[in-house]
Amino acid sequence: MKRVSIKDVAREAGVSTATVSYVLNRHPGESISAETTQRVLEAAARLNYVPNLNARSLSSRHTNLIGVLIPQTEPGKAFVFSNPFYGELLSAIEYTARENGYHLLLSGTREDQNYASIAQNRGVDGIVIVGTYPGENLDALRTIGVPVVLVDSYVTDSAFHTIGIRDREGARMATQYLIEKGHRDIAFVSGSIRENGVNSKRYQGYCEAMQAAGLPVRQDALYLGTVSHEFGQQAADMYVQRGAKQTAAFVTADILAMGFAKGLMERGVSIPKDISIVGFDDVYLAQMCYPSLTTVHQDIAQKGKLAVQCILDALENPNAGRMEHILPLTLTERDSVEERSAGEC
Amino acid sequence: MKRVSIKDVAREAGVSTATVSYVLNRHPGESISAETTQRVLEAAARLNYVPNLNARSLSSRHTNLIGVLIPQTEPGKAFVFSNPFYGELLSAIEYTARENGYHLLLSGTREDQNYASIAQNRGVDGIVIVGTYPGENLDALRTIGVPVVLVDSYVTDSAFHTIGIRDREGARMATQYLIEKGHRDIAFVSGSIRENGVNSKRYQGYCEAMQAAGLPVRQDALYLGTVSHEFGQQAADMYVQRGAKQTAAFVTADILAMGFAKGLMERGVSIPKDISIVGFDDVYLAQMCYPSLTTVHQDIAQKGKLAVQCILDALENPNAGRMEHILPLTLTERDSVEERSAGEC
DNA sequence: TTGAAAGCGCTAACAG
DNA sequence: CTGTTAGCGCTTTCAA
Repeated sequence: MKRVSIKDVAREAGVSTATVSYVLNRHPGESISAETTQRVLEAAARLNYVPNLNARSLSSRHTNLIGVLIPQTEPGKAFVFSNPFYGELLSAIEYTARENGYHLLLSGTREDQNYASIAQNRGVDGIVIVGTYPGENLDALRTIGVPVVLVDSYVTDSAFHTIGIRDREGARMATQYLIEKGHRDIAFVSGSIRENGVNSKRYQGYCEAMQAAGLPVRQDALYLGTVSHEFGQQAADMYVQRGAKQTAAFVTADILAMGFAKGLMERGVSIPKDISIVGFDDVYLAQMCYPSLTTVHQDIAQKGKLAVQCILDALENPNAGRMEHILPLTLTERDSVEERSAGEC
Repeated sequence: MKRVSIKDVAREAGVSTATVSYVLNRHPGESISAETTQRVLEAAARLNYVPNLNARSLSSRHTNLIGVLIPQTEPGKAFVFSNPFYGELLSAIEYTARENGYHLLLSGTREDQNYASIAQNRGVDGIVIVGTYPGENLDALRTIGVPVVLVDSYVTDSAFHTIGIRDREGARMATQYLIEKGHRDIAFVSGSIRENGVNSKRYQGYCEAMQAAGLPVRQDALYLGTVSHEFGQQAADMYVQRGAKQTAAFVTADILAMGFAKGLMERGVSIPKDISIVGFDDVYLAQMCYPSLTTVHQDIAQKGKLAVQCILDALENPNAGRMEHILPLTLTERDSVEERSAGEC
């Protein structure tokens, strides 16, 4: 049960602990005789030696640990992953990290915790933060001296790398598409709009497309709540209650779009016959639901992969400066949109 | 940029490092004068001190880290979380851990890696492993001296705690339900059946229910592949190709059931009119898809919560012996099943 | 090519 | 009530 340490290996092999450390790490340009190497390796194997990375990090100042902070979207809500977007992203992050010899330290975050301290506590080598807003307390992060990459955040700070998409253009693309399909009265369904948040950008894009087409942005076409399936259903309820007449909706998240669609269908509104829907994200669910969702596609896995690679690059090349990745967006057509000829209503 | 250590705090407060450590940890039954406590706390705050948990763990022999190992279901496939079951489970685990002052070390696992070494590397205080099979190399885990809890595994080893459900009975319940609804010819759609795996138990349950009703288990009613949405669609394709005549299907995972349903609907088979479907898990998707899924409900969040609590208990009470939690299963009726009167076919 | 020794930051006896 | 001190397991000068 007693952990075998480098000391035990050293004794077993009849060498010093330093030597063991040398052969185990084999820095370039170091030289240990083949024979000693052999002896040490055998001893380690015989003793079933497993290095203690915590101890290593204490002297080597790196942990091979990447901290992943995911916001607890709704305060008090345990379930961060009700939006599959996070699951998909995390998968990619984990996979890429592991392939490169890193492990993940995963933590949700409550508003009252500051991101920096958990990172410092554990001495992570890099940090991935998903979806923070400007104004959240990120200052401390700047000073802890490890690369930080912000995914889907409009915080602009020369200290942080970013991975993102053009939310505004994606939204414009989606809305435009609906307009091209002959829709004039288009709802905007979204999580709450917070300044410089992803949703506010998407709202801008929606407005731009409407205005460009000479269409009014009506207050009563806005359905704002939380990014959740539940709110999607509530929005559907409101739509029906109000006797709303929008023939299409741009919904800023697939999960929300699915809730909206479900709620509508349950109330006898048919999709896309009565109302067309375009979502955003293209989570894998979008093709699994019924009707499958026409949506703004982004490469979620790539996002996660890049986030990790960004950190690895920064680690390798500490003064390369800030990196900024913008991933492309496309529109994936499925079954939730129907063309509306001019006369119809 | 230089990290401030306990030493700096000690100097600033004019006390020894031990004292600082004492006030910071405040063990029960220790006593430090209010004044010193005050001084130390102020010094720490002034210096912006953040403890280094790695260093702490080196001397205290615990890390406040729980290792979570999730199988990479399909070899080479990056995307562990295509099954939302894992996302939901992980959410609960993360939340419970964090509420108790633990962080999560997350790692997927490839077949060739042994679970024990990563745990030892990082010195985690406990390990949660999701869905391993007997025969996978778990021996090393037995000897590393930290509590291990197996979630959804039929490995029986007195060294490991377990959290699970009665898969066989759940499957029996589902199949029986279909039989009660008047179905005689019932398909079994599932991931591959591996000895003592979850799916094999569910298969047993299916067989039992069929036999108890005097119904034959036909080879051609078995659709076996992987637990994925894709395979669900393939199974649907096979169903249609074969001109199969089953009027119902028990599908061993919701994600699979959704793929199956989608594939069928695309091929003009209507659900539940032409074929009824019962799933398993009750992931949140099950109520979001269309038609919503009648399924065997299990409390996934509770599973994750218990897994963590199990570890905490074991840590607190090291020789309390092996714990085994079996969570209840119920059948949740939604829209994917239709009664079939005797004469119909 | 190898070893001795000084830490990394913190905890935990043991003294005082 | 507080300080001294000896590690925890490992890396890394510096010498030999």
